[in-house]
Amino acid sequence: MRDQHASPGIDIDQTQEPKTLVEAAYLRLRRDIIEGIYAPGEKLRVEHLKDQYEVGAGTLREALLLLVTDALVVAQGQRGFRVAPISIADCEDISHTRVLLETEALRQSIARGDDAWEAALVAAFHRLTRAEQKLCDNDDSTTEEWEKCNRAFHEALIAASTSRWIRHFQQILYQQSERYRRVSLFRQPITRDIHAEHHALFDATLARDAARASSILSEHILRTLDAVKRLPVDFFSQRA
Amino acid sequence: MRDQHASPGIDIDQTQEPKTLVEAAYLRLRRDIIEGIYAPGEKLRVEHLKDQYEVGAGTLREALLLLVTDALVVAQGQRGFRVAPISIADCEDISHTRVLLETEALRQSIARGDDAWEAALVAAFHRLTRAEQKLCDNDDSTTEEWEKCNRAFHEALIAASTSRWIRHFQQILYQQSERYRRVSLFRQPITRDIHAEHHALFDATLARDAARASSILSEHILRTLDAVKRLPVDFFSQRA
DNA sequence: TCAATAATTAATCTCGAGATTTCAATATAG
DNA sequence: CTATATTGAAATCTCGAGATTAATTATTGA
Repeated sequence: MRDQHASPGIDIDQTQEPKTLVEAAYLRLRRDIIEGIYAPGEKLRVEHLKDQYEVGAGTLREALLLLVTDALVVAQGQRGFRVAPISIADCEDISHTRVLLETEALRQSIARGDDAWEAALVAAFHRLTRAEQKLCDNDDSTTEEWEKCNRAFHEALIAASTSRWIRHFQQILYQQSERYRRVSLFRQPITRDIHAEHHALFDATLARDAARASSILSEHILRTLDAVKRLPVDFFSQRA
Repeated sequence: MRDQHASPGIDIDQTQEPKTLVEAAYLRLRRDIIEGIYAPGEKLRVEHLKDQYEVGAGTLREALLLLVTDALVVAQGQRGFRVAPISIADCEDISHTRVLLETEALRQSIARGDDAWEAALVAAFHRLTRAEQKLCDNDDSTTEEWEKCNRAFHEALIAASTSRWIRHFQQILYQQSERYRRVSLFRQPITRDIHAEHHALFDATLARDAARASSILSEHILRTLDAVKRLPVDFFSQRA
């Protein structure tokens, strides 16, 4: 159901098809939660969802349990499941912790990254550039494509890090921040020049300038936080 | 089944009794894995374990899924569950990541901790001191008691941290390091003066000396890593 | 003797139904 | 009118059996 490799390597193998109904339901549910189809704090009733996703009750429960690992769902004994709530305080926490982890991982990558890492990073940046060019033209359809490229780029940056655990935690936090990024982009499309930030980050990393790269990455992450802070406060009212 | 509070607050409420069979099986299984009753890498067969723990197969599967969240169990689709493997490289990773997270959290605690935090810390240190005094006399029976006090002390240190996420990740890593600490303590009981380290850490923290406290905490964590490194290499051979 | 294939065994994955608990609406007393 | 208690419905938790898949052993051919 999940990749066995290494203690913190509890990531689903995204490339190949889901091998089990639990995994399939997990992937669909995760996408729907991140996309906001189920509101933060909303109750997730197994009886209704099992029909929605066309699986048995036990299967759906297991998918929900898998989402607890990602902290996208919270479970209480005898009181079922809920979508994990969101708040400005949580977004601040996520952003600052991401800065701590990703800058450290980036320093490790820059120190120990080999040619293969550089090549993969160049490829990821190229794909991201293309996606961001398309993003200027169309609006909706390519957003999901850009999200994948953005994620791949950030992962490629720290791929040469020596710490599996940091990368594991980074993936969880990145996924969390994706929820906030969506509501932020929806309300105030894009004001800043994200591609310029990515380009500067890419250049500094390839130049092996750890200090500058870390600094740019920090500001890059915190700028997204600022965008969320500018949202109206009632945006974070949770649904029962 | 789990405490609902906050996104990363996916920790079981340890204080009160388990409210569900899944939670009870989870707690028992977790203890048995950390204590090494099931060897790292060992296959966990649901059919056998359901009799051992006297629950249904589905219930035990859910408990296993919960342990995936703690990275104590790894799951592969259609190929069942295994105890997460251990290795020297993994222990190094855990230790260094703990240093990164716990020193940051400790700095936050020292900066923002109030009187209540200080009081709780003093209490935790007192209990730890008592447990370590008992540890000098007896050997086996009080080890588990000491583990609880040690954990409580480390959590009390960072309890005033502003970051729920760091505390969440710290709990996972601490639990992981507990597995290594057990095998380490079993082979070479205690050579260094752990209590002196705890005392110095406690004093520096109460003195609000963030730099010194972080430094002591770093060395404290890395010393445990050194003990694991001194173990014979064949200790990490995994069982099929 | 070794490799490849086929049959057997075992374990996992999946589903539906029953027991227990929680939640909500209604009724009743102060 | 408010607060408490009661009743009913909904949802969760749990279990056992059947279907699907992986691992093991045995067999056959080179």
